[in-house]
Amino acid sequence: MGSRKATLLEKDGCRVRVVHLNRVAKANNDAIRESELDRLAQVFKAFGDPTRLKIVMALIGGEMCVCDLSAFLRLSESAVSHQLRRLKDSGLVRHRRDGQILYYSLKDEHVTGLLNLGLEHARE
Amino acid sequence: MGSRKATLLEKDGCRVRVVHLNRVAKANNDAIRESELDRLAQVFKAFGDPTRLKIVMALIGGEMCVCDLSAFLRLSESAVSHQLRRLKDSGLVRHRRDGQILYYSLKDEHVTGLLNLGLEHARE
DNA sequence: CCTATATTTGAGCATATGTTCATATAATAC
DNA sequence: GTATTATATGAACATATGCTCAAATATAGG
Repeated sequence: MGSRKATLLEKDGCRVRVVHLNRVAKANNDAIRESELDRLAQVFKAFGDPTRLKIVMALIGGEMCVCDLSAFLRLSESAVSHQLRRLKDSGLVRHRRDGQILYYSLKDEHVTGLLNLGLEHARE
Repeated sequence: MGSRKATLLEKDGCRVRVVHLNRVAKANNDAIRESELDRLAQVFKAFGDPTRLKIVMALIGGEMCVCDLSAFLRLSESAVSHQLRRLKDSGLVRHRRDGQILYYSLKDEHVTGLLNLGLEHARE
């Protein structure tokens, strides 16, 4: 089955060196849609920064406002606001308004699950 | 308990606006070590790129060599090699050598778990 | 209305990232 | 030894990222 030393012919006429045609075919077959993949990458990327990670982990303990997070992170409120927007765009966080204050909180329990699984991996 | 409208005095003398002193204190108390946090961020960041994500998802189906991945991704072998190094540094991937060929595979089952959980979140 | 507070927004800038290209290893075959 | 194959590595470059600063909203209170 292992078709070794093959050469794949691309649509554009370029030849591509391939050792296992069947594995490449399987990978192509199993691949998810590009749009879904980009969305997934965006979610992981949102976790992929220490500042945002701190924000998200702090929010596990309950909702917090921008200036609370700013004090916790010892970072400007502007910087926190920028990061919160990114987390919001990635669907990890939401907010509710109470007067002048915006309270940010985690959007769902997947977020906590992802963090815990990530920690498990990081800790070994 | 909700100590609103407080002002935190920093070590450097700067005053920091805080709305909920208790929430900031809790966040500080619950925070994990900086080194552990950076490690965690690195793991998530490794997943946070479409190319690397494609590589990792392809490897769920079994080990593959660099030029297989290159053919699958339609990307130069050099670019693939660079990304594989990043995945290896982040502890997500390992390789074994068979003659001239290096076979890359996922390092543990945490990787698959993280991907599935991430997909669940991305899909809703 | 005006002022203060809480947050957002956009420009600017230094650093990080992802790719390509050329070159360097490493293993195999001759 | 040389040649070939499979991969790694480093420089270069364009783009993305994260922060700061200044200015813009948005809400509340006088």
